[in-house]
Amino acid sequence: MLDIRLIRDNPDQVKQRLAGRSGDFASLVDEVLAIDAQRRAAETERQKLQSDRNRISKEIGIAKKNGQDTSAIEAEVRGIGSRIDEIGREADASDAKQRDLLLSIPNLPHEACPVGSTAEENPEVRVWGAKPEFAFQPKDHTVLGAALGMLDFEAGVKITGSAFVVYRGAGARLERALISFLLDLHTTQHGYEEISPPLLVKPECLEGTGQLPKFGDQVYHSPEDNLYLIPTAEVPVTNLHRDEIVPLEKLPINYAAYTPCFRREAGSAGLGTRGLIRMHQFDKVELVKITTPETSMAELESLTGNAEKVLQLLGLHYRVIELCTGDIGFGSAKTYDIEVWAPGQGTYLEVSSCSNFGDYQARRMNLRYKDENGKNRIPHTLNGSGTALARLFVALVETYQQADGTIVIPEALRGHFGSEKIG
RNA sequence: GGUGAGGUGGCUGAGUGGUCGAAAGCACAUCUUUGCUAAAGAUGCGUAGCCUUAACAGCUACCGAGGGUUCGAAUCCCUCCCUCACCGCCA
Repeated sequence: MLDIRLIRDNPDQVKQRLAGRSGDFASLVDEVLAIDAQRRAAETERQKLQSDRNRISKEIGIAKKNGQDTSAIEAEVRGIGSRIDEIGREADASDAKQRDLLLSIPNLPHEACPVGSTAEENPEVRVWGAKPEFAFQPKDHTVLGAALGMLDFEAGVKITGSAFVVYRGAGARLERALISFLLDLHTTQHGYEEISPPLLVKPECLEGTGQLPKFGDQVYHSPEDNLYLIPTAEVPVTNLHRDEIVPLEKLPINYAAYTPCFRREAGSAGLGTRGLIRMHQFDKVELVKITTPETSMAELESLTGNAEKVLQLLGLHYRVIELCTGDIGFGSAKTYDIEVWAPGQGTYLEVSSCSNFGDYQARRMNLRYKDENGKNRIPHTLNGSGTALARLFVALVETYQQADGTIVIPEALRGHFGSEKIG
């Protein structure tokens, strides 16, 4: 959520920064400004009336103590009371409306965010490794998965539906090995605290990180309980500190969490993706940071580096791109995507999206920290996948497949997997 | 799920209709004094909003959340949430 004061004081600058995004937000800014003026007028009026009532009510108390008749003055205050109710309803309605509007305005792209309108304009930042060469035609992971008894898509459909999968045998084992490999790496080498959060969260959490109210149709919801299945560990983990004032000494906070992620993918069903590329449920290890504003950009670089390390250790070719203003996520100020090469697909797959949200999420979730002067300030939040599992699985088996149909397990993973090859 | 008890400021804990945003203690900050590995005293010490300002100040709201009664609610009533204890159920 943007700071209403920023919008109030620099509306043109805000509009200009938002103009880099796809979609028109200038009119929303104007709406917010109009409602803000209404809200403040009503609020001022209400507070003046409340002040009057408080004063006169005290006088009544004193007069009654002295045995005086107060019926006339009580009638007067009754009148004030009904006006307070009236103007109060107005003020509350404006306040709610203003909040709704603010929640639906995306974050300002950072000055450092490259300007562009579509994904085609995302600059490539760096490339690691090279596309592996094969002396044979590399197979798709669905073919490998079926042949080695690792992936059972039919079973997923049978028990749940399309875009659900059953991992079995070496597949289930590989998935588990990857999860513990990733967690061990980030907790022992990169200084993150491991978190295992609930997978069901309250709506406030989704509002805090930005999925609600705008993207409610992408999240599974249990109406009886008013709980949502998390679309990413970012939601429960960042909200760990919702409504808190964190002491400065605790920053930066670094969390790593493995969770399954659940996404309805409404509107994108059957979007030409085969196999594991886009599922309603997938595993992911997520990295979350809470930092001071001064250090957040440097922390974004280190967070991205931590995610890249995964691919380097596994020997998987990847590239890092930076999202331009037109392609950046709703709450993000600056984002790097890491894309791993999947030989069987002949394409790069996004396995990580590392973003600095600035104070956008923290303001939504009323997260603050005390600075060195004891002042409450709003910290910056960051997160990135470290990494998504299903696509990492794809890249891994497709990269390390052999001519005989077996899969070699990369050195770094053997301890976790417990053997050198599959098949 | 049932019964009982309870949810007050960073913590402990008073406060059952009126100058209560809230006693007291602890913790913390600054200052003073005496001195020596500390004691005593003074002052300050929540969050947000509004209105203003060079700054201070002022006003309003917040005593788990939301409603209600009242001229006036931390205090009375209703609903919900949470914590603790016991019971029930259960991986």
